[in-house]
Amino acid sequence: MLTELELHYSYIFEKELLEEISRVGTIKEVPAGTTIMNIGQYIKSMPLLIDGAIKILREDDDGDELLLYFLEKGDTCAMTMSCCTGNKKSEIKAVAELDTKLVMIPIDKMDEWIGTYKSWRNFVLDSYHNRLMELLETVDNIAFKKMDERLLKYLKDKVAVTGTKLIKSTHQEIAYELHTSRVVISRLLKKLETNKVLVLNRNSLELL
DNA sequence: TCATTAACACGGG
DNA sequence: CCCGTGTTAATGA
Repeated sequence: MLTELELHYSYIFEKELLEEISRVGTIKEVPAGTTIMNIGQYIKSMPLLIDGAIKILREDDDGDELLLYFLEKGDTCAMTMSCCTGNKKSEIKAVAELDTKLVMIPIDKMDEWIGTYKSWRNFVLDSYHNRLMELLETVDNIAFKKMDERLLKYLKDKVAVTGTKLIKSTHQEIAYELHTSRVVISRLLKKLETNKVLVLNRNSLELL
């Protein structure tokens, strides 16, 4: 496990911390599409992403979803950090976007390390900052941008996260994540296709 | 003006 | 047939 950790975290953490993580952490592998965390669940350990990607969603009372942001390798979940210290329930839903590999760290350790490792403390603070920035960006998108821009950003993010220009989603799935209707997505996608931005297929589409 | 909802036709698997 | 897709008409914000 140590070598996998070093691959993505050696620039951030000192050797002793990496070794300690590999001692107390456990590897968890989840296939794409798995719901890792649901709203209302209690959080018992903190994930560090080794490989893959996770999407973070907010859900309303009716079960309607809204994509907040993606987590990639080297990231961690800021919501977990704010929740687990107080043994609170999760406010968000996390779904594996790709096949994902995580290191799970017991929550009492993450508290302890804030005192003992400066690099850990910085990592935690940086993570908070990064998540907050991403959240602000999505708020901007929702508040100020039109659906066509939101859709384009969504597609570009998806391409960046998955590392392939082929997006395997139906119009309905995209509509759910952007919290709109399929009619709108179909229409906007069609417009993007005529503008030569992408190519439409059944069950998938490809950015150009 | 633009999103939503419902409804319908088309076509591929 | 079922599902994803494209399109339209009605309604509302």
